[in-house]
Amino acid sequence: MMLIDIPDGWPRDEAGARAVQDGLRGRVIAGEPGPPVGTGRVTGVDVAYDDERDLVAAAAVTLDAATLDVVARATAVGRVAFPYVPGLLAFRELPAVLAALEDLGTPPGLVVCDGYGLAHPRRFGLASHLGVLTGLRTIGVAKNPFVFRHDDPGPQRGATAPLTDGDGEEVGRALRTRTDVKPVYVSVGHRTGLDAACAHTLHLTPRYRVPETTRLADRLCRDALAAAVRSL
DNA sequence: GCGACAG
DNA sequence: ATCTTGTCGC
Repeated sequence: MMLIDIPDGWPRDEAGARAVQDGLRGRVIAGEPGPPVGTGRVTGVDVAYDDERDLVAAAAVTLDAATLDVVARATAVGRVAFPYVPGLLAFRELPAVLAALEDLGTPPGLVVCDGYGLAHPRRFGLASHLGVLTGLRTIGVAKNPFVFRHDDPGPQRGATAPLTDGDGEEVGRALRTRTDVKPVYVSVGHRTGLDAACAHTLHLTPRYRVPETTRLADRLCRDALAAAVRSL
């Protein structure tokens, strides 16, 4: 099996990683409306780990946004490129994700990431990082609030509450995707706006809390990791 | 200095 | 993320 390489110049310590974030964050474009919900394509990306064997597997799954049918999928397996450090998740996940996206062989459309975009201590979470590196439209949909706070959005599907930073600025939104279920945490990655990011997220959650894109990518990268371990 | 902290 | 049994509910 072919293991992907860690990119040249990839940071090897926390200081180097933060310097990369500070150098790239100015390139984020927020506020573009982007294509209407339910048109074009949406791609989910996710990553699974086997730290014991130093392996990482990423998956990218592209859906027709109107039908949510799978139209393309790809995986990539490599060595873990960075330890997990809160605020530096992108350096752990992106090398494998980039390889999986390239292997799709077809334009991804809006990329839905498992994590944050602008809702990040330095306004440069993994969704924004991926967007800047690829030029793709990206959003972040996280399952936990990370360092941010929010009021109760209310129990109904579609209800929202601002995710705010220390200065009261809205960096993302807690979005209830299923009635009476814990919300997800949506933020802009690149070349999109927060309203559009939430609208797309709702469209991708007709049945479960987490977007279909993320669920499919999660299953696929777990399978890819298991297959990689099996072939050792 | 200590605790919290996406995946 | 990942380690893990049973259990409650649709």
